[in-house]
Amino acid sequence: MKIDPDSAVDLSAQIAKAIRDAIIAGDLIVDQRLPSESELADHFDVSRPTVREALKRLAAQSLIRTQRGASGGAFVNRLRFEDAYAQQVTTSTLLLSMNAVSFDVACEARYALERACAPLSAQRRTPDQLATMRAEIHRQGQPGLTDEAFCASDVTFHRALVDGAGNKVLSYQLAGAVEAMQPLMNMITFTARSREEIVALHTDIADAVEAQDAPTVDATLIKLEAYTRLLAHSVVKSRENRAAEKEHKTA
Amino acid sequence: MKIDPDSAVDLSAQIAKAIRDAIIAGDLIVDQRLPSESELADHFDVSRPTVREALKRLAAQSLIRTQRGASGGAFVNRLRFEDAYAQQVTTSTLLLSMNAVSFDVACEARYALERACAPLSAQRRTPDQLATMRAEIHRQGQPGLTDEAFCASDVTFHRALVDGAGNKVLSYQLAGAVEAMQPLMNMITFTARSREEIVALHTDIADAVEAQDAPTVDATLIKLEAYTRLLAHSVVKSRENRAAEKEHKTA
DNA sequence: GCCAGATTAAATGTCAGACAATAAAATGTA
DNA sequence: TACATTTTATTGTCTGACATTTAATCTGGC
Repeated sequence: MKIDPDSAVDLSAQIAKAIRDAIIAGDLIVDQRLPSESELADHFDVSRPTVREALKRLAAQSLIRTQRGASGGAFVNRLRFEDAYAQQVTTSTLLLSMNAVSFDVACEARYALERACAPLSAQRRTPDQLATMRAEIHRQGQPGLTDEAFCASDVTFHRALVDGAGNKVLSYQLAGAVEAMQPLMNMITFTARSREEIVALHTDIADAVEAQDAPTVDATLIKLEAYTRLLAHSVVKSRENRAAEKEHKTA
Repeated sequence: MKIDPDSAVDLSAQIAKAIRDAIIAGDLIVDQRLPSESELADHFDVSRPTVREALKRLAAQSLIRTQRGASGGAFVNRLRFEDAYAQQVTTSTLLLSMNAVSFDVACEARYALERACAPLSAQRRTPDQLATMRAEIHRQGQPGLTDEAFCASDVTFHRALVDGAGNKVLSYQLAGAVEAMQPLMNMITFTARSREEIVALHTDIADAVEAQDAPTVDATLIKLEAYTRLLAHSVVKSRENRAAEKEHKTA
């Protein structure tokens, strides 16, 4: 592991990269202890604060964990699904909010991915996941629910559907797509009528999953996607109308 | 933005979280300049190195960028698809290598996701993407290609298929799944016969995509998944046999 | 010999102050 | 005005120190 002190790149970034590469290459294995900060500083011929900045970079990616005290130090972290999952949700959320991704594009991606695991869910769903779906449907039918709570319940429902596929890798990959949509969904105001419609579609999905009827799950997801996009468009349209009216008044 | 100096959590972690939350909440917008390190140190009542550690954490997640010199400082970064993409590949790769994810589970996830965007690809593929697919197929047919180069070409081929869907969000989400598989695929040794088979299937896929024949793309991907898993199993089996023989000899 | 408590040592966490490097802005000059 | 120079604000890095935490070790009494 070596770095170039003359490079324009930060030393701490170079050191972080060197260690990260060593982890990816398998030279450092899970739970192995890194040399102490002082030793690393000597090795790379930099000061301790510089080494610390590098270690913090790695800690931010959950690649290492640190422990204080004697026999403490930095250890290669076993990257857990939950950690990776949390990071992915954050990244996906920011990606959507910062890049002018249209609702349609995000929605298309989300439902395409969800439909990918629908057949597996129909095949493998557990009673537990079915119960979650039913519970969320019930919640969504409650009057007086805020739009935000409705969206949150929607996410939980879809998470259950995704987890039903019983494939951790799939769940992880889809987590970002489903959860990152929530802020966008929160922009929609749901009328009693539209909630009713969504609950009906959710019920159809839950029924089909319970009956292990994959084609119906798929078809209903297509309907749900179409309806969601319809709702979003009407929201955009009514906003434009309001803006136009305002324009008219001031003119 | 406040922190708790008595908390057991690192101050730098707390500061990073406070700033990260501000970005996610939209209190800090893209390209906005953060206060200087000294000002942040004053604000949080900590030293500059502590602030710097916090900023490095955020930099590791591509949430901020820094610039030296007068009117320099830390700026909220517009998270680009390429940055997010690179991070996701790293995370996914480590996740698979550290968590004893079976080849079958990873493979199932990958092909489920890929099939999710196959219909869109068949509909929207550009001449450019078709050309990439053809070029990679040609490369895969070349004798003397190392197994690693074959796998790399395989990844490029599938990336082209995914990108064909013309949905950046979808491409981003699938990047991890496809690329993270590469190290696992590299464990397979491809015989001339199996390469021939794969090239044939790839050709079928390219043909079907060109003909905008979504069902055939889907069917061929299913075949390819089955064949890939068959190959992986035979590799595992032959290894077990070798191990058993060795056992027998020493016994 | 064994256990409880005190001590020690090693490591990370934090601080203070300094200097170097950089790049933009302000200033001076032809 | 155009260009060179100086100033200044900011990040990058270093040194050295102290605080805090925790495991290992030592010590004394039973």
